[in-house]
Amino acid sequence: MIPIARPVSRRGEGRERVVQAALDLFAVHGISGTSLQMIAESLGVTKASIYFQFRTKEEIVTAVLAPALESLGDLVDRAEGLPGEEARRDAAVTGLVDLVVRHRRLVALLRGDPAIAIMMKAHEDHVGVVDRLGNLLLGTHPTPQTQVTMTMLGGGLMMSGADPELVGLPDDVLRAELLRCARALV
Amino acid sequence: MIPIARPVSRRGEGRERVVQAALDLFAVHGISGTSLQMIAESLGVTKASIYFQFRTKEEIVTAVLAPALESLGDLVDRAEGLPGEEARRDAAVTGLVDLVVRHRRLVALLRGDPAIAIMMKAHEDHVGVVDRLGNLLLGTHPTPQTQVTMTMLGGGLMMSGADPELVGLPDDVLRAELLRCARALV
DNA sequence: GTCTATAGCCCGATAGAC
DNA sequence: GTCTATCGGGCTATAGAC
Repeated sequence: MIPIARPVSRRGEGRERVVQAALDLFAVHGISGTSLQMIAESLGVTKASIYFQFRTKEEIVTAVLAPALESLGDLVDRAEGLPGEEARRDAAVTGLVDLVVRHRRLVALLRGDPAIAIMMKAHEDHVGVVDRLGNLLLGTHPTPQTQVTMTMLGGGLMMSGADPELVGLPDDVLRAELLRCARALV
Repeated sequence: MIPIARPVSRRGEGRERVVQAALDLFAVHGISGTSLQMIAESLGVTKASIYFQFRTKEEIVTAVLAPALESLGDLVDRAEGLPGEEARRDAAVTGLVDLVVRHRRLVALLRGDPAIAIMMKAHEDHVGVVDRLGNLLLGTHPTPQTQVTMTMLGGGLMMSGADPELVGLPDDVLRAELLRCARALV
């Protein structure tokens, strides 16, 4: 958000290394299950070094999730601009499938950890995006049928990013199969 | 495992109170996010009292999950006894839907916490049940299509137990809608 | 069966030298 | 930018009085 005064060394490449290491560990142990100690050790440095790049652990989590949340925001913006409720819903569904495939491990992260839900509520703009996505998928007057269907869809997509059985599947195969399932549901 | 010499007071009713309190807290904060302190406080006692009933936290977790895992074992036993691959798969699917509805909050627990996966691997018998369930659903020669479909199904069912939007739905409505979704998928 | 008290560990985060 | 060292606190788990 705020453009930080350029540090002496090149760009935020130190931050990027931390984010990558954190993502690897989050994917295995979850967010709460990953300590700064573990991140530091996997980089061969100490905890204190990481605190030079990030001021809190939460700042690392938001940095890890940022790309997926940004893509989600773009997707919602795009879908909302379409004319007709069905077209908007279809754009939301196919966009979600695409997002899950592109950010597989990140979505797997959103799956479980209660820490995520707490963190999301702290950033109201993200809550707004999720609500708008809900409107696209469910319409403004949700029925039990649409609610259950969309929970099945969302949950299934999330788990598909997480499932170790599916990591070997190429992106295009996974995308095609997920689309088939999604279309069968809606 | 080892049958403990019967305590002076009636049966394991102290254990049951702990299990109920733990389930309530696990559902909100996750397993790793719930400390013995929190469980003790919600019961109005101290941590040490709980250690009179359970020797470790993991023992509490297994006690909480036991009913659902037992139901799952029964379901797999029953389905495997049927003649014909399709009949077995159908029994597995409908049985799963039923199990999710009956043990909603428990299933929500299985959803997220990586601690669960680690714990499950420690008990090989549970792993065996999951593998047998996989065979029922996927057949012995899984294809990408069946793999993705079953991940969508399993993930969707889990999230349906977890989703706060759906807790207000009566059991029979939820069961009917989940069955409709499941049949649409397979 | 419940209590107080505490051991021993790891956590996130900070201070300050280099 | 990385280090050592440490603080304050929460955690699981145990010891022992009542």
